[in-house]
Amino acid sequence: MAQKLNQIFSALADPTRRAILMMLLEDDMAVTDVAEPFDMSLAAISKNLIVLSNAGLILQERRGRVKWCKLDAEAIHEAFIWMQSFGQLDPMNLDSFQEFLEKEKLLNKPDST
Amino acid sequence: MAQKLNQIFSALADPTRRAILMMLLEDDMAVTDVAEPFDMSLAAISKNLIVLSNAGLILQERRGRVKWCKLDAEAIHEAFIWMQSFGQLDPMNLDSFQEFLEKEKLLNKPDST
DNA sequence: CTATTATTCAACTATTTGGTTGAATAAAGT
DNA sequence: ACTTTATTCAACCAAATAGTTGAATAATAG
Repeated sequence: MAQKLNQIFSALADPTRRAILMMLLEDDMAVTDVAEPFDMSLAAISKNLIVLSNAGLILQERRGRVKWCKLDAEAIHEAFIWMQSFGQLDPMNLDSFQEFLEKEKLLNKPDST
Repeated sequence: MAQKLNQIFSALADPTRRAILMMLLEDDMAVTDVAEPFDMSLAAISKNLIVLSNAGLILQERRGRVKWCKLDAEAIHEAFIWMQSFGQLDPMNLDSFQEFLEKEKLLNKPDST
């Protein structure tokens, strides 16, 4: 668990990896497509994707010669959980965050199984 | 901003530092007291405290020869903000987290200036 | 003034991180 | 079969991290 948090937070500590997560919000992508906007070798991106995958932030599925990357926000959720247990959020402004959640729930309202 | 997030997340990526934050939830502490439960030199703890301080997670105030450490959850808040902008939280279960926030607000309800 | 306590500094070390390059593998396309 | 495309591997490198120790600084106590 502690180990998992180490992986999650250190995965999030890198701006390239955060940017990748943002890109994957838009759509699932192949490794090559993820790499395209970055001024960095493909191999470097490939490694960063593995870091994200080990942290549980993305899933990678190989189909043919293409490896598809998609978000898996499970780990983000775990980070939230930790932050909850930390601090009881006491010193923070809960209200603004809660307002955000309200809005999100309205916007995203899925078929809430 | 990106730089700040790097600092915050990498500060949180270390279990010693997360443990320190948990300790500081209980009470403000002097550096020596923070160090006490750890099997690690005072200098190492001192360094970790500086990392936390640079990330904006704690404040350190020198009074006499003692340096007091206290939480400053501002940076935690920033991390939350990032996580909001990330993903619209879509894939996560918002409800359980929101319930938590409700409870917290009731419990902590300060003199809300 | 001297000793003690609290904290940091400086120099050093081992490990990890985040990148590079060129070769290797693997699946398609022609 | 040959070529191209997608991805990773392996070896390497520079910089950052996280710890160590012993000395230095600074405030308080006697």
